[in-house]
Amino acid sequence: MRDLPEPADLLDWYDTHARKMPWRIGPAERASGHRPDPYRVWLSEIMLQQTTVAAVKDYFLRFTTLWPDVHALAAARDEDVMGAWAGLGYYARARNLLKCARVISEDLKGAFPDTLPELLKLPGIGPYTAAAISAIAFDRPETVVDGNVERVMARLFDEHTPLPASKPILTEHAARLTPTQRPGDYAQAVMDLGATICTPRNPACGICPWRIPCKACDMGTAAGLPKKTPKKPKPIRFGTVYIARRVDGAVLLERRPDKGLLGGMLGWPGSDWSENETPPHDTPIRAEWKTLPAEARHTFTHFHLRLTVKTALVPMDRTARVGDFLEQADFRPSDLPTVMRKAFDLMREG
DNA sequence: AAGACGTGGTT
DNA sequence: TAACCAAGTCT
Repeated sequence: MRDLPEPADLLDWYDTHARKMPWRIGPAERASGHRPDPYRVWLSEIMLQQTTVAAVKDYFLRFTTLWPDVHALAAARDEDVMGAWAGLGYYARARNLLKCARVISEDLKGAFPDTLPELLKLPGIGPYTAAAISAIAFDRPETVVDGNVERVMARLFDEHTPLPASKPILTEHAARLTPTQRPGDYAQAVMDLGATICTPRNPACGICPWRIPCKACDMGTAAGLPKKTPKKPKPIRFGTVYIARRVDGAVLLERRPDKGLLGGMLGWPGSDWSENETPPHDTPIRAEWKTLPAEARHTFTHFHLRLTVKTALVPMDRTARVGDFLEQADFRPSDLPTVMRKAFDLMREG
């Protein structure tokens, strides 16, 4: 009969191997009963959704410098927050981040809820993030289940049912293991284990603190778990964007509608994007358009995009049919979502 | 409830 | 290089 994994063994490992991150507090501080700032926990967890730690770090530092607390963020201008988020992806997160900040600042007087039901009411906070905030910021014994935890549980218990069907089973395993002692540290420890040792490929079972009780390690099946139902192939879509530069250096941009792809972000005016061919469309302003020799290629979650980029230099007095001119001094390419920045970079090169 | 929703790094 | 993957949420 195999022993169940011991949370204490994982916590011991965490005490010596925890990675330093800007949103974490040090072990000494933790030992003296301090908790991390809920605002920073919340912000980091939203940024970390489907996003790597490495990609988040600089954004987190920028956000906390610009907006040190939830009131500052709530008071920010939408376009400043969307611009600061540009490049991180999943832009609904940024829109919900602002909505959530304003609810907490105005309705809750700046106090983050500490319970699951209250947290789940807030925009952008789902089951994972609610548990993470409750556990990490308030040290409550909630169970976090992210991709790391799913993988660790699938291996610990050698679960071969493919995701997402197996999610309830894996969640149940995870809940059974969650300790009442140091639940916040434990939550981060399981995720750190998944990120550094129990990795998707080439798991380092030899140095794993849970090697002994791990059923998949025992069976030699760890590398192939968790199983996942195969994904659908991505279709290719085609479209055209128009980069108009006025003689004074201003550029023609539009603010995309809040719903849908790249919602709330700046972008070059252009056609819709569809499979097989670029849909019929009008140019955003009358000009002598030149087509760049290369197309901008970009891959989204569910399709590949090939963008034809057309450019023109337009005189001062010409009126745009779509979008607004942004003065050169107010235009930062870093405010653009990556696909739009790619189109811009293509123009600079060509 | 299955699909929409970004991006960059790794293999 | 194409596919896979990352601390998910919303509709």
